[in-house]
Amino acid sequence: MRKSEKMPVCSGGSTGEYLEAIASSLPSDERVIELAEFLEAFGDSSRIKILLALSKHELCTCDISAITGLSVSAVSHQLRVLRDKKLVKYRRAGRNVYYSLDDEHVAAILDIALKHTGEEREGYQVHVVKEAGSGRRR
Amino acid sequence: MRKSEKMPVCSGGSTGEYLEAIASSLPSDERVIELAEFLEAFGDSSRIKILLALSKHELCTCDISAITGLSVSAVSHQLRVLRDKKLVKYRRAGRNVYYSLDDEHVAAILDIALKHTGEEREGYQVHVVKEAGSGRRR
DNA sequence: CTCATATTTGAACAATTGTTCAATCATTGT
DNA sequence: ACAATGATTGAACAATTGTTCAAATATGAG
Repeated sequence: MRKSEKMPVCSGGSTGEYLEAIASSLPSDERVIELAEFLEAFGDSSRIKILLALSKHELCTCDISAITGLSVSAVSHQLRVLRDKKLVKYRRAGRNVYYSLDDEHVAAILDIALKHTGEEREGYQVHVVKEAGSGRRR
Repeated sequence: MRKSEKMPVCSGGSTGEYLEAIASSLPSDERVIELAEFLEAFGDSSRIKILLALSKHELCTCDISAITGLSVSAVSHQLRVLRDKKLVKYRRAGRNVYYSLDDEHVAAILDIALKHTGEEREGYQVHVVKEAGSGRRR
């Protein structure tokens, strides 16, 4: 099934108008891809470590390697990804290249993710399976 | 190079104490992995589309399929990822299963990402290669 | 220039990813 | 019970990922 004119819609779902409205409110495919590529860059332990370190202080490649315990080569490869996806910026100073977070958005996302994964630790949180609109989590 | 006791540190980098301080401020490996797995779930166009749609309204699997133009099976597979990584919650109502964003954090991250990729459109933004602290982007 | 240091790059590899298709499960209505 | 609808699952596949290793590049010092 691939983007046909009229999708078969389940009878139990929301009304067709509703769907139409939501569908047309979505950003363009290019925009969605751009979003996904930006956020994808956060999706790896090595890169998260690098970003968390950079959230504390500007650092050169080799310092990052020392801090994270990753090889210099691995760090450099990941920094290229982070540069390409616009998560970090850099400046050269002599032999060293210093990296820092691109802007406040990157730190903000790290913060939110830290918060999201931090709360609801332990406890057998089962993640809502309740009726109608009464659902109030936690 | 794999997590050895003392890392060789570049002479030009920050002082060793600084590095030590930053290194010990990083979350545990388990925590970092948890963070990465959560954020990784945002890193795909199909999942971004699903999340953006859910940010407007609670929706059942088949509605999401209609809105995004993805096959029901593809949507279901991705919803499982989003459920496992705690980005969405769900409730069953008769034959339908309705999904919604897990909490405000998920929408917040989408918003920030939208903002980050939205600004600095066009123009030949070269991403700062300036000296010292004088750098002011845009 | 040559040497040493810092960083980047490319090829190779195993591992993981997202989709499709077919089969299955779950729920409701008859 | 059966049929119909909505949703999930598993196997298969091409495509992409992150690491390592070796080689290359860039800068500064002698």
